[in-house]
Amino acid sequence: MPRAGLDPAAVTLAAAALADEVGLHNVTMGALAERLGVRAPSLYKHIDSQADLNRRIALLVAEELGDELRTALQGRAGRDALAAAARTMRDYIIKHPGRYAATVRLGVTGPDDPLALAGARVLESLAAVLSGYNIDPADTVHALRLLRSLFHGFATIEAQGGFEMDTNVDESFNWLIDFVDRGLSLKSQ
Amino acid sequence: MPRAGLDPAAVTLAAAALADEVGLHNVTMGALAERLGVRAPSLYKHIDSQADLNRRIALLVAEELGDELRTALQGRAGRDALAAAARTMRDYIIKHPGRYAATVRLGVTGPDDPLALAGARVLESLAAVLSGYNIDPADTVHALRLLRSLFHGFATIEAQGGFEMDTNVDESFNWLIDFVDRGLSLKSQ
DNA sequence: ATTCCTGGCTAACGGCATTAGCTTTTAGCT
DNA sequence: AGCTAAAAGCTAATGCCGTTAGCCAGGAAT
Repeated sequence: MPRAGLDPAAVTLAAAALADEVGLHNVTMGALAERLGVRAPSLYKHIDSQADLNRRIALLVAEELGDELRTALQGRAGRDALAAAARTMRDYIIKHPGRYAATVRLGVTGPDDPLALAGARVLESLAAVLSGYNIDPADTVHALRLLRSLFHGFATIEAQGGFEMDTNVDESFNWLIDFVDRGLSLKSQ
Repeated sequence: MPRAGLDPAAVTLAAAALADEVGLHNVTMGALAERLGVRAPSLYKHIDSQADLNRRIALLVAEELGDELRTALQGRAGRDALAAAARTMRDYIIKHPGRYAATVRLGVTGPDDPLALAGARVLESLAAVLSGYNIDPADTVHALRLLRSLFHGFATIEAQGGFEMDTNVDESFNWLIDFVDRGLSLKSQ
């Protein structure tokens, strides 16, 4: 029998894809192994544990999100950049709810943790959005937390089907971008 | 031997307390039973399954949060009400991270679902905050979603220890309330 | 060709949620 | 007070899951 030719990256990618399909909590070692044409214990040749796998998925998400943000923000500034960043994050979370869920509830070990570094690069992109707004440097960290909380909150509630009412969610999203843009523009005067 | 005298409410309350102490994912049937002085299978005389238990915890949270919001919003309007609502939600989630986690990832079955009803009462409180702002009725649902996304996002990120930087989180929180207050005031003109 | 690491396998363990079926307590009725 | 029956506890057992131990083959390097 030929070998499966797996490595940690392939396992992580398959797990992320499976999570998007069936939900992160249904990504069992058995199901993942079956999808990879392998038995469950074999996975431990590539990953340490399920917690390690979650961590790797979270790292993948941070890298993917960072890449998409950097791409989307090229040549944009101000309201345009804000809208692009918001849309990019929202689309990503809606498209990849399973892998995004892996980013919740994990502790960062140290400042040189690759996960912390990848997360920092995402934050840098959000900071770049803010740089188009002329904000008091003392307030930048607050504005950053605003964007992060809002994007994360909105997308997770939407991904879990939390917006019950029939009013169009897209419309709310655009209204929200407007609201933040206006507020940040005010602050800069 | 005397009986333990349990009922669904007592089991739910104990589970919620345990979740706050050890995290929701560590609320195992065995651990919960031990805390109640009972064996694990006995719990099934009061609840249907672990999923049912999660649902009951979520319902408890919606009721508790709704009560606290209504209390906190008595006699307040405008910016004062906004700040009170934000603080109430944040304090609750920080104080009860385990039970709050139970509100994530659950499907509402129908419009007469008690969970949906309790959730609607929470939303009513947030709507009451907005009523002090003179907002265009067509925009109310958007503003509601803004508050919900922001409060939920901020509190969950904070509860999971996500704000790494050393800048004071309280300060960011107050800045954020200011930001929303200003924005909503603008809209009302 | 031999050696040896790598990546697969089977078998097994402990923990978990859950079900089946038994026993005992206790509330309600006469 | 005593009887009955439902409610609430128990033990035993099942099946899934994560994980570990230990074995075996395949392919690369000498």
